Amino acid sequence: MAETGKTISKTYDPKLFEKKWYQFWEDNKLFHAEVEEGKQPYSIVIPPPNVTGQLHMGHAMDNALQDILIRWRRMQGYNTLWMPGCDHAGIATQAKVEQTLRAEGKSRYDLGREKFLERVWAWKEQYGSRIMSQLRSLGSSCDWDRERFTMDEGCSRAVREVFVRLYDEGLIYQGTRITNWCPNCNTALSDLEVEHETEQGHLWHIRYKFEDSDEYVEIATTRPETMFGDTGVAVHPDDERYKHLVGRTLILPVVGRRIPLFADEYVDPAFGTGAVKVTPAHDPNDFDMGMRHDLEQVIVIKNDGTMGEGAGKYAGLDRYECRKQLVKELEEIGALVSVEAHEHAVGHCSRCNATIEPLVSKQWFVKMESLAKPAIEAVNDGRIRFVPERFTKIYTGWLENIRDWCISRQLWWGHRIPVWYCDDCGEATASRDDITVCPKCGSAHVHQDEDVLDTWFSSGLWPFETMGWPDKTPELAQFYPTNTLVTGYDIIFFWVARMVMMGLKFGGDVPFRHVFIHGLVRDSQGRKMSKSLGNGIDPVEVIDKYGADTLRFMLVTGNTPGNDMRFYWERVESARNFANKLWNASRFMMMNLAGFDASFVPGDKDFELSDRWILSRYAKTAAGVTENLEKFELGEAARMIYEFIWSELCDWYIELAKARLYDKENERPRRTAQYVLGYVLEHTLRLLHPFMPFITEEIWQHIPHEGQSIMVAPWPKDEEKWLDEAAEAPMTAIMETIKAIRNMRAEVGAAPGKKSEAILHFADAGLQEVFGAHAEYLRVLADADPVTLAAATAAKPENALTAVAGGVEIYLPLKDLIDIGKETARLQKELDNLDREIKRTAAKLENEGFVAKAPAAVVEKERAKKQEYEEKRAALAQRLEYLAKMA
RNA sequence: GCGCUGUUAGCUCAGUUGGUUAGAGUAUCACCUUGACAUGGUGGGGGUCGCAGAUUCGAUUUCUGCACAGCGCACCA
Repeated sequence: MAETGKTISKTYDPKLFEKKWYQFWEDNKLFHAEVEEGKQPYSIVIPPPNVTGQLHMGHAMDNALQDILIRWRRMQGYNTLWMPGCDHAGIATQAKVEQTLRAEGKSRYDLGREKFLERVWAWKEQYGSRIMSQLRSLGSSCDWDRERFTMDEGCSRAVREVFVRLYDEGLIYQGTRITNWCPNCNTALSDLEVEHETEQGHLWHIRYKFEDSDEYVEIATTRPETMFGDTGVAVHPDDERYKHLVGRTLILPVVGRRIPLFADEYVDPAFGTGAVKVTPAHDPNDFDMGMRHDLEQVIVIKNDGTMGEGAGKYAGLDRYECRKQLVKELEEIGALVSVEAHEHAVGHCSRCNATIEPLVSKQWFVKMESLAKPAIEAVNDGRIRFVPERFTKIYTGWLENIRDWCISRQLWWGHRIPVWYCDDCGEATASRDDITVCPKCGSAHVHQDEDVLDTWFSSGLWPFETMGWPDKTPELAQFYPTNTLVTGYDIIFFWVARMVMMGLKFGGDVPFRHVFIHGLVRDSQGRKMSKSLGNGIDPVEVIDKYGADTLRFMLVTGNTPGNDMRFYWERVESARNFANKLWNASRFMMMNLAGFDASFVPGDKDFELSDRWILSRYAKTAAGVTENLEKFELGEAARMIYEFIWSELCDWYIELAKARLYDKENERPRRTAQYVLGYVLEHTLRLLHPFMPFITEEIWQHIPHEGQSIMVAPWPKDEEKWLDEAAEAPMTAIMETIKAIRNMRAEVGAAPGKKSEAILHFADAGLQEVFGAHAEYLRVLADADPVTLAAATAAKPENALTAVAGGVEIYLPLKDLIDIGKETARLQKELDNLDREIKRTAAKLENEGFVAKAPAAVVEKERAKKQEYEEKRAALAQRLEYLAKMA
């Protein structure tokens, strides 16, 4: 046992101990998990933050939640593993490094691939550890010995293994298709990386003349510049306006190309003019129609967003400049019919916000259908559960309509696609190991695919690649599937769904049992925190100013799972105040440990009412906290501890224990109070530890305890032995009486601390006896002295303030302070309230339907309520009568 | 267009199978520096639970519709 009775600083100052305890935990390997056969595992893999990132509020919340779960399960005795690591974040990291190059006036092409990658690795070494150390300052109990990186050797091996297996199965294929292209990042993107925003645009109506007459067809388009690539005009086959014209040939204005007018079901006759220009090379729908009708693909926009050769004199112009000039020309030649305002969705690059261009290019894709099916089933049959459940639908909805995943990126930073091409025979080979000789023709002229994989390809393997897969490791055997995945709703598709698919396909099982989804941390106005808005709050700043415990507590309380939260400094302060309250309550105990004897255990007779009450309240709290943690209601669990510590332990028990603790004469009562306070505080600290690891450790080490660290102290269970309704009921009556007396005294302005008599009348003799034994409680907490007790049948005191609470009639003979007018008004108001309630309960009880159909217990409750109100009312009415006589 | 979420005190939010006079934090008002804590204590004021229906003995809670706010998905040129 550590030294006891040592005091701590007067106010809570987390700077004095947070670093110290983290170091202590880490030095003692308390975060580390070894595989232990037969021990129940509990594991979480961290959502790997980007290497170049730094901790933001979202990370802080995400990791606080994970740490709470991990610490709680660890205390429960599970073999817990929290796997940490970070993500290479291909496009994001590359963009960052290119930005530093630009500052030097260079581009990645100036350096060349190899040199550029050296730069990125150097960057990774420099910044990669920053966020990990920030996670430490938050208190995250990750197993740092196992830290991983998505591009480390093991992960890279897993990536190649998965790629080759999918390739061999035909689930990865290469195709020339229309894909989302970011002209700014210069790479293809998956559908998920495109964000659609509705924009105010225009609908240009243009007439295309027939080759052999002066008739024309009017088309409508939002992107006139693509007309250089038009190879047809489509109408709906049933459209009476155009039916007779199908099959004829049109002349593309400006360009002069002959293009067919054809019919296709895709066309919506109700939109625009019912005739649509078809540009197979630059629109996904037109691409499909082009395939159906065997149209030529004419590429007119280049990868960098400028117009290509096909645009004639506009070649070389940016596509928007071209649009401007082209529209003018169309107008001049009389081809432009009209322009109307039109709102439409435009795709933007999620990284750089540039407008996405659908371009035809050769990319690698993963066939998703067969992978998605088992992933849907795993959720439908309950092998994976989303918390809150509503996210299930979002997940399955996406998977049910999934399209093939474009996994190749025209970047350099990432896992290079493990496919080699033979320069001589053209053979493409996917391989786990680098290839130097073509396996088909033996040629040594081979080269690897230039592209890298989408970052999420490797993140999708995270739960098993970090545990040694493809080898059959003991870690995989013990910790896979993991138990809980904690993440924000914003990456359900990007990450969660892909992990499930990959986990089922390669890990042999679901990657996790529960997906615990949380919301975003927003600013005080409800806006997303962002760099560009400059409204982000740096969690490191909050930790510096208020401590990690405060930040954690604030982040997990005051909202419900899956919902967004607003950040307010007031809420941070509120959490800090709670820490300070706990700090001082603990300090109080440390100051009152004189003569503490760890071997002293009170007998039943030693416990007084307040002891039995607080122990019973504690037992309920312990059970409630555990129950809420099991339901992932972490905020509710934290709130219960807060309530218990502040409103019960501090407000009532500590105040009532003071008499015994200060009394040096009577050792046994003092030791009993020490025992109870010690027991309750020490156990409550354990309940709070997952939420506020630092302050609980600091206090715990200063009070009587057993063991090395609170983080491995057993989680409280089987505390029902303390439940004591026979103590709670009278204690509650006493508390209500005290509140009523305080209330009356405050209203008449009685001087605090100045004792005054209280006369109490009881209908229940048992209750009267308990009050008699604990008159001291009323003296200490309500300044009631002397306390006079009598049966309800006794004559009522005259000239006194009156209230009825908890089955007790209360009279305060504060002669000098009573203002008859005010007192009458006060009582009248209370009486009116009661009348209203009596009327309500009476109406209920007179309702035959209620009496007949409501559960007996509810009816009984209602009767008791009515009776209570009536008794209360009678006492007040009597009192009012008396006051009326006085006036 | 489809879907999801929210609408409860001035502000931010709880309210767990329908049933105490709907709660907390914060703000606000009054009083109090008493030997854990003024980052505190005590007491007070403040809400027709978005609107309209339905089910029910009974609805903040279940259902339907509507309004407003936010978000997600979506190939309508």
